[in-house]
Amino acid sequence: MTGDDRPYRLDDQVGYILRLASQRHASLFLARFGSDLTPTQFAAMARLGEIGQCSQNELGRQTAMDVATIKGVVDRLRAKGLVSQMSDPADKRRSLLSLSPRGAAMLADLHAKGNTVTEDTLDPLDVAEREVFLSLLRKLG
Amino acid sequence: MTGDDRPYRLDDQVGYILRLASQRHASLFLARFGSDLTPTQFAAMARLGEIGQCSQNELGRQTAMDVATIKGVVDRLRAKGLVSQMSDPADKRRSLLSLSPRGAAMLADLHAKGNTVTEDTLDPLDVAEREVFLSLLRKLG
DNA sequence: GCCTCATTATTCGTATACAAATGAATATTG
DNA sequence: CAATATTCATTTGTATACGAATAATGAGGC
Repeated sequence: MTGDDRPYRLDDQVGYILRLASQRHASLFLARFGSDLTPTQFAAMARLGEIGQCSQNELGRQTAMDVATIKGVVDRLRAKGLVSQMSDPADKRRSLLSLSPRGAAMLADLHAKGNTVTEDTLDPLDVAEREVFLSLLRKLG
Repeated sequence: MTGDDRPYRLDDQVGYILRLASQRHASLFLARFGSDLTPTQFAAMARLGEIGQCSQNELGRQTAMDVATIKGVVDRLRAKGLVSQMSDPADKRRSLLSLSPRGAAMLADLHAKGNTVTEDTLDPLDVAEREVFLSLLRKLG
């Protein structure tokens, strides 16, 4: 009797449902932000606004991005003129990143849109459920 | 008084926390499956085991993958000899996919490992919390 | 100072992920 | 049945995402 009679269902796997929720969020994000900024680029800018000037790898750590991933993200943000780079005089390895004036000027609008996307995403839940969900989700982060 | 005094926090955005949880899940998945199979490849195989023979686009829809994404996934599963393809005699556009004998033989083991990854991922939650979390997460999928 | 180790940024390779466009085949509709 | 619309699979381009490797630089121990 080593068999398991319960049918296996992909729909019950947390990884799969997480992917579905992430996809829906990405779709809602795109609807609000258009192709101006991706969720990842948004995260990098928001964090840079929070912590101020820092190195590229540090920004990657603060946004849970691999060194290879954050490089591409920063490259694209610099190409858009939203992030500025200067070399660190105290450490020749580092380049110090900061929001450009244009990037900083966009922050308030980004915050408003970001909050709207979070509300859109949580819309299927009532207020009490949102609290519970975010609390539990945070434990899995 | 149009300003918002509350500080904006990336850590409170559901999209960001979803990404963190997905990252942790991917890491746990990798620990169990090694580089044999990715979560996406696993999902495609599990679903193909559930619904049986179907077209490539149909498998994509059943696993929430874009036509371009499912193509790459199926290509790699075929290269590993886990999925077989034949042309549909009734519709020249379609190619019918099915698990290969080797792929089908792996299913039981995949199910066991898949369940373990789900348990690993939900480990920070107690049994009652898991029920609640999955129920709420499903509403966002 | 010198050796070792850690950190920074970059690069390469692989794998999702999706929008958009294409050609072939099928379905629908007037 | 002929014009239109839809579906299937493929391809291209862009953007994460991460493991692994590398060169340059910095830090610590002796």
